[in-house]
Amino acid sequence: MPRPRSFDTDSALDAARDTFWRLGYDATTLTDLTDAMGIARPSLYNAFGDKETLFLTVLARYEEAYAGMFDALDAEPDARLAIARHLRAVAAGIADPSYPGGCLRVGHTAIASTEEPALARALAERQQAQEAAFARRLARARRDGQLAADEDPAALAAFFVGIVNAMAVRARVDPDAGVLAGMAERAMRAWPAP
Amino acid sequence: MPRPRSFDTDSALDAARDTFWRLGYDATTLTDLTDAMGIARPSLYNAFGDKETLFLTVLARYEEAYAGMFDALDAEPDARLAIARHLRAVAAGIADPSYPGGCLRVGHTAIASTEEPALARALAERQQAQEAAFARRLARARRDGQLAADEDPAALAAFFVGIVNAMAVRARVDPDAGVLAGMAERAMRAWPAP
DNA sequence: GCAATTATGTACCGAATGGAATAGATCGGA
DNA sequence: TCCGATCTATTCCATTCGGTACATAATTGC
Repeated sequence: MPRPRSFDTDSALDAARDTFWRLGYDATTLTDLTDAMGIARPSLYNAFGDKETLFLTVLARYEEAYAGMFDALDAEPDARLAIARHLRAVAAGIADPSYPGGCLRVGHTAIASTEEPALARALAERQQAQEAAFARRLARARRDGQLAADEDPAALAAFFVGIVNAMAVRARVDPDAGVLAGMAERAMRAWPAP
Repeated sequence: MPRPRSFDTDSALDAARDTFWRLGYDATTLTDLTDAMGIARPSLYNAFGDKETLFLTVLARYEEAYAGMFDALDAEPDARLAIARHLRAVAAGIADPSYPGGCLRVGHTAIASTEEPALARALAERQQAQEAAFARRLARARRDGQLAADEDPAALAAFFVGIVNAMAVRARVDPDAGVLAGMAERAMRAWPAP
């Protein structure tokens, strides 16, 4: 039997997440990470692989934490209400001062480069997955008669995910909960007239 | 009288802009820059200062290039039409395949860190300046009776600038002109009912 | 207690980084 | 023609980067 870990994996990943989130992937050094995680470099490498692999792990875990919000999107029968609640929840979450400003995913997506293909692909996939989840929900709403037949679920999905992204960018500069909530409410005015 | 420059300043700054835009500030090395600009390192340093100063110059020049769009915002008397045109122009511009994807400003703003205060401040100021320009235009629209008295120009401005930012994030992943145009049109549905 | 296995800490590696020192090149004016 | 001034190119520098050997520590099954 092996020697057990002297650190808590979840805590270490939380620390890595906040470091990447605060500084951005490229500006984050292994020293930044090991300092924040409280472990030595070989332990990091042994437990999480190289910097890129660690980031991908952190990103997957970050997104996983918000899976419940997408479950809620499907659980609420009224699509308009479901999306309004989703946007309000995102606005409140992004304004939470206990995290670095903005959004780990959106921040990196907005400047992701094809020179780092694994990162760019992972980030693009998550953007597309969010739009797909919204599009599915909106297609269902159309079948349920909550949306006119000539509405395009994919186009609406791009718009609403765009609002989420917009709140993330805005919050990086000024995490004002009131402004973010206003953006969410304003976006719901674009909901198609019944 | 000094020896004249052997390179064109504007072309060099264009090359620097595209390099920062494509790779992001932190991932861009001086070698990336000098290769793209076609000049040696001391020439870069002599003409543009260090990497941070060069980026600030590039950013200011980038934003200056879009000053005309804000003039047009003020020139059109109908605020709704002015903003709709602005968003359409942004959608078309961001989809232009002759530039790197997304937006130099938004991409960096979304992940800007306070560890690089000069950059973060410059980026934040430009975000705020854009919102202020929109807010001024919307306040004028309210005075002109084009907007209800209980509408908040600042909140509306955050929303519309948010749409611009959202298009920039979306385009970094997939610069689809049709989707971007759809986001712009959809956003205009949130214009307050008269 | 011993062996097998994994984690940790120190110390280090080559490569790449941003930046600068120095010397030579190129110009208009005196 | 030579001077002062600025630009350019080669070369180098100290630091930091991401990543790794290697020896040692800690655990459990036997």
